[in-house]
Amino acid sequence: MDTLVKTAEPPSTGLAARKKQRTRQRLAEAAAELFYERGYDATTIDDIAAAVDVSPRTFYRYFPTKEDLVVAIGETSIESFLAALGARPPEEPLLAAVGAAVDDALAPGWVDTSRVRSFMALIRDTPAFRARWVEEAYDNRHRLAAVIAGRTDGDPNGLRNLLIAGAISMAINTGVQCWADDDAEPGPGDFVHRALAELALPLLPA
Amino acid sequence: MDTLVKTAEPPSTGLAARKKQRTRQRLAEAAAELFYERGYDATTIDDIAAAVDVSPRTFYRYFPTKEDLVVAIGETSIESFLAALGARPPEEPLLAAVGAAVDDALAPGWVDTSRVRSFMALIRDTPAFRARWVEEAYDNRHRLAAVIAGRTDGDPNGLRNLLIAGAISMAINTGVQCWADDDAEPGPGDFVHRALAELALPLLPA
DNA sequence: ACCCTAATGTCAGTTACTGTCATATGGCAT
DNA sequence: ATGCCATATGACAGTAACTGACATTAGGGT
Repeated sequence: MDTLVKTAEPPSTGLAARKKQRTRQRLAEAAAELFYERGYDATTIDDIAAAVDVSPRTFYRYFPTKEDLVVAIGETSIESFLAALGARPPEEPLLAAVGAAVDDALAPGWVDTSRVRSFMALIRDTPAFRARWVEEAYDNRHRLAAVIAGRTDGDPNGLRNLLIAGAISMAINTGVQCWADDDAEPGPGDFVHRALAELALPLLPA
Repeated sequence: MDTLVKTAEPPSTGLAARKKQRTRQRLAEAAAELFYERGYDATTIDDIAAAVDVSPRTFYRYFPTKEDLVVAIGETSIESFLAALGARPPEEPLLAAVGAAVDDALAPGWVDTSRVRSFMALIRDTPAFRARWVEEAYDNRHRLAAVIAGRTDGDPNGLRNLLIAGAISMAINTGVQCWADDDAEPGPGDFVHRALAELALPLLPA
């Protein structure tokens, strides 16, 4: 009975832990719905909290700021892409693997295409979200660099892989953005592939 | 006497116009001082307005949000760099020209080195500023791409130049950030040159 | 000197966010 | 089952970022 000894960490598999995860997800989803309907500014924290039936104060125990909701809303897309890239055969050239991973992540069962479109439009029209999202992409370079390093046995923290990850991230982002602004295209695949193709040639032949 | 005809635009050279420019600059400088002293959160809009002796409401007639001050404070650095790059001889290879432009922009009379260090520290420690600044760099790719296109007679709006500009922007940013975090180094030159050198080889040999 | 446009000050109101304390709820040992 | 404890939640008050509306002032041309 070492009840006085530190409890270490509460097992994240408990009933309470799952309930917390669920509340967090419900908040993010309710927020997304309201943002898509009325827009960012017209949606108050009170609205979001009321939709999930928690107190506004509780909202801030899950998200540091209103802006940070954009991370929670968009994070499944990023997770899907990284998972898809990790699942590509290692012998595939990096460029082809990235392109295929984008397509895989948009296959049925992963991420809903129309939802991604709404999300990109929301980012485009919401300055606060745009800044936060670009920063998130900037930070996520490290995760992408780690996956890239895993394919080539390279250094996950090397400057080179970080720059490659940054270039890929920019290419994908630019491609998806172009697609979201174009009502005709069914999926972002074409745009992304075109942007990625530009990376095949050396960027800076000194 | 066509006083009824639209006044077109008030000449931006008038006395009032200069006074406005000056007020804007004084607000940005006062804000920078206060941020460096007390930090972002501990500085209120009222403080900044009081330091320049204008009403808080007037502040918002110059800057849409408190966060946007980071753009005004950092913009001289960007202008200096772009001007320096534009002044490099056209026959110089792009990579060398960018490296030299960074050094030029930090030469006496342009940008104060110790001030840049304070600025980078401020960005590092202020989430709201960090996001806004990364977005600003993201948007500024277009201006850099235009300068690059000017050196090579390329398309200023071409995807390729945009990606090159993005890669350069990232390399510089990464280099300067590393320098600001390192108390020993006198200037960011070394770090930036090292980061830029990584771009000489093809990033994605498909 | 006069007018007209635009910048500024004042003020009230909304909303994002935070500290604090009381309450409730799940996890765990008895 | 019962009681204890840590932790999540609710309630409330307070600060500060913004915004709209209106009165006042100050430039700049006639």
